Amino acid sequence: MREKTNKACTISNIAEYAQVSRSTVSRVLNNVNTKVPVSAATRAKIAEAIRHFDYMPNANARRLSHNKSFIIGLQVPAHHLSRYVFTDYNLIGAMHGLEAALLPSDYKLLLLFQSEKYMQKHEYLSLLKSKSIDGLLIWGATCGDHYDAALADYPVIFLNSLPAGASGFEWICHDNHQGSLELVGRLIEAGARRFRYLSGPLSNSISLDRYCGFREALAQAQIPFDEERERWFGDFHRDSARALTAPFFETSGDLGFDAIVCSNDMMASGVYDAATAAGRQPGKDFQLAGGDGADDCAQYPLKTFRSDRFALGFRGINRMFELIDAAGPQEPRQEYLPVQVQL
Amino acid sequence: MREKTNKACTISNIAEYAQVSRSTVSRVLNNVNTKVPVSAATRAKIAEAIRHFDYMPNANARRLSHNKSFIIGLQVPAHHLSRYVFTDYNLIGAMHGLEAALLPSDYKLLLLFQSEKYMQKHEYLSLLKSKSIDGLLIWGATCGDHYDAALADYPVIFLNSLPAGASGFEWICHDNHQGSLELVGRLIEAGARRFRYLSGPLSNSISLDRYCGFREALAQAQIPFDEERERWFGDFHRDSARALTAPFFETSGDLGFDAIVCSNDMMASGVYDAATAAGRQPGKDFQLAGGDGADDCAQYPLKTFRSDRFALGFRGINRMFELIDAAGPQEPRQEYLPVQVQL
DNA sequence: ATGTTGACTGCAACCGGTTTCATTTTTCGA
DNA sequence: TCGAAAAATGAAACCGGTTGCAGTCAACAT
Repeated sequence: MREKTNKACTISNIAEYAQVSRSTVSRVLNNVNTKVPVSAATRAKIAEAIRHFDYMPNANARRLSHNKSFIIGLQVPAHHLSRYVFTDYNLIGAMHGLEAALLPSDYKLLLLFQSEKYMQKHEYLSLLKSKSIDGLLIWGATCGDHYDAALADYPVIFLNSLPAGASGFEWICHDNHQGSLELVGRLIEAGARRFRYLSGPLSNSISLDRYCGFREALAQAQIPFDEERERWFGDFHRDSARALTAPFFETSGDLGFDAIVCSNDMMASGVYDAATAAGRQPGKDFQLAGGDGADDCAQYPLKTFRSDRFALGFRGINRMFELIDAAGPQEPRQEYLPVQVQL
Repeated sequence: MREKTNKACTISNIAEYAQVSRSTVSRVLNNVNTKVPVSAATRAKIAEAIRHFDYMPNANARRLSHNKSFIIGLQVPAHHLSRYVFTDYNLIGAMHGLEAALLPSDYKLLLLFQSEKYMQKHEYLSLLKSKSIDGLLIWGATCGDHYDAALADYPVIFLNSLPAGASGFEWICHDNHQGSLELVGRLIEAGARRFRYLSGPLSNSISLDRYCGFREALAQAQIPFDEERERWFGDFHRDSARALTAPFFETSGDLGFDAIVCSNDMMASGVYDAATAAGRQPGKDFQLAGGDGADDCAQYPLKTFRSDRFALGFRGINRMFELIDAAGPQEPRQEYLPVQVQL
């Protein structure tokens, strides 16, 4: 650092230089939202003083008076930092939405990594209680996560997936159940009867919701399904899905199924690779469906339902603003964002 | 939100309940770093009061007294949010380092998106001046970015890549020049003479440094290189590199080169794909080199040099702590992290 | 001329901690 | 047993803003 030009410059310096009171300076600084008028002459004097000192109000003092930090926390699972995270196009898409919604506001985003220690110390609660953050967005909760019920007293929104017992909390998710229900319904209409299901981890509410939608579609058509034998488990990623399903195509005869539904597009694309490598043609030899509408899988001709990730982030921030601005307690709102089936 | 149990609880409540002064409560709360002792009996009374009220000190008040926010900003280019970002294993790796270094500290990470507006308003400066953040890490600067010189007055560190005129700023980068120099030196030792270079955008200091290392290695061996004809440009990604270089393998005769050096592994892997698709064998028919040591390219037998991304993040935070703690001005330190050639 | 209104501004308290300094109490050696 | 040093605590100022309330002053109607 060069010479410290950071001569502490406070509102008092400005007031003195402009020969007005601190209150008046403060009023000018916040002129936007105050009803108290300030004369043009005074405004000019203060503007000049601010220019002279190159003054910038102290954010922490402002935070104290407002009893607000103007910061929203975004908690992400630690594994989202792994190599795979970056493949979390859902998070990335949502981030675009967060960014867009935050831009015109005074708020900033604090990135919180959900480590072991962090959860044990209930740090998410501490941050809220201490007013270190004004609200918390929780991305990618899994049913193994336990959150303190006191969290419901604060502006907190679960995004995209839910922990167990989320009924008392506020959340926004894609309508995975409905998407899966519709999508599978279409497959049935198209003639599919013998299904296989490649599920993501059931600790994830997304897998669960999609699977339930799948089962409901089958039930409506009175198609039986043997969970034990006809459901397989993957990890949301392409490589493992490819490896896992390759053996099922190692036959020249009847495959034993006429449709594979996967928890997401990444896995479906893995299945696609495995099938084509074995000379089978998805869409012809059997139906292949995923979920998400992932750009990374755009080159694969998958049946899927598309979720609007940008909207999730955008809506998350704007709903957060509502919660923060709401003076009193709010009934937790739980919102499903519509998805669009794409064949 | 349910019933607000957030009855504002301050240090005064605790003091009153425990029948001590606010100063004493404050001392107990910060017992770690104070030399003033507090008797065990008093400690116990205060602990009881804290438990009774479920008290948590107000972070914003603390921020004001300390004149510190205990927040470090991390600025990332907006394009890092795009689909590609996810392939920025460098940022992800560094984030692991940031996280690890932050964990034992009091500091948190504020995520700042480098939008058009943000740069124009010099918001990075405002945040520092207003004490909204205590320091700023700038990831992925390009030479087109213009930063205010006043930035040098604050704890600011450029990470991984640099803007034009970075000499007055503090930064930490991998030693891309040296890595490239050594790597290409090895290729020459192995007999390579006719080089092609697949560069990333020159607006990125990483591309530039690596290219310079390459040229230096050639110069040392007195190998000529025709920049106009023998250098190609890509965008750091696999697909474009594959498409770009495929035509060069559309011959059954002499390729016209015996080594291709790329700005990074992702592009090298694209070249690998293009070559093998055309029946050529990298490593045998010609040498193929990249840079980074990317996990995503681990399955490709590339010659490369590996950079320690975790270390970059970890070091970045710890150096940041030094800068923040340093009372006075600091001479900007500019640090190259060693890389390791891998054949 | 006078009362009233509304525009404008300042005083002072407040937000909730931290920290310096002075004071009181205790400990302990001589 | 007494005095000095060490331990423990409290009073009050301070960090740098915001804001309710009261007061000043000019304009305007009567």
